[in-house]
Amino acid sequence: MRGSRPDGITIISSCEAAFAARDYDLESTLNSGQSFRWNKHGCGWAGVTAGRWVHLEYCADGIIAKTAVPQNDWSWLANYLQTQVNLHAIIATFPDDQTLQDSIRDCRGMRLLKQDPWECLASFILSSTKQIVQIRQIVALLCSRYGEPVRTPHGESVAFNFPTAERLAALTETELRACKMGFRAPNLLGTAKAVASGECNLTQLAQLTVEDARGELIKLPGVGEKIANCVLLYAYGFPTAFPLDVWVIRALERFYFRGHKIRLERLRAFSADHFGPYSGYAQQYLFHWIRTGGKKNIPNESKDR
DNA sequence: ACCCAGGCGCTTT
DNA sequence: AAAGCGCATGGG
Repeated sequence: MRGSRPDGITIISSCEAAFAARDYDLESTLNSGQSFRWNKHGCGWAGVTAGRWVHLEYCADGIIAKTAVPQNDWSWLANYLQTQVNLHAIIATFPDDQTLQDSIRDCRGMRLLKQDPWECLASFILSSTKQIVQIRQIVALLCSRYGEPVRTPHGESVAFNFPTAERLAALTETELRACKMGFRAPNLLGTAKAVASGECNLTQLAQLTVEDARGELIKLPGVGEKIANCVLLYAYGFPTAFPLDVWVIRALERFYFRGHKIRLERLRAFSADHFGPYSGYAQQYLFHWIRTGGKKNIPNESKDR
């Protein structure tokens, strides 16, 4: 093992590095609906990000990463995993309410990733009225058909990059529909064309305020408030972007409004006001809690809503 | 056989 | 302004 550096990355070998990260839960981070490209692999997870096949495994107080191709610089992965982010400091800004504390306890160590804007945008266009397992299937099919193959270690199955906007923009709606995405096909195609043509500049959005960036994203076909907020949170890292999907709405109504049906506009105002400067992070814990551990607190749908 | 899924966009009231 | 409804497809 060679020297450890201030960025917390320790080079182990040409294709292997360790990232210091206390309290990092790979399971809930990689497999809870923010990214759709990771698969369980041995004791860890395998996936493709930043054009590279990677295997990740948590051990002791860090993450061991292995690639198929030698790496000189691992910053692409530190950025994706956000290993340098102080999770404890973020959680310390949360309001001291029982629901949030319970949800944090349920999946301690869950992080928000910093994803590629195009992959994130395209994936969430495909997410509407789909279960997470199905989104994963569609994305996998799309990548295997139209993504570039990436190098994998000997003996591993082939892996693919997420197809570029240019590649998808050149397809027909019929070809996209063949990837099982149904009525989402024209939306993905239209957005791919807007991005490929430069009509929408995803790189530039990072320089805007969260409100302005949201306004730009919503212009794209198939992108409303919810999907825009997913992209703002998961790809651009705007910490107050707060995706209000059916599950989070359910959680907010259940735990903060005694099960009453609440208008979307009021839920937006509440979440912006209540959860603080990292409300998007809080949202992720609530989402996970209501869908998994929180289930036992919701024996059945209340009948008064 | 049903019901619903990390919504959006258009139509009706 | 707010509520209703169709949109493809597949898993439980």
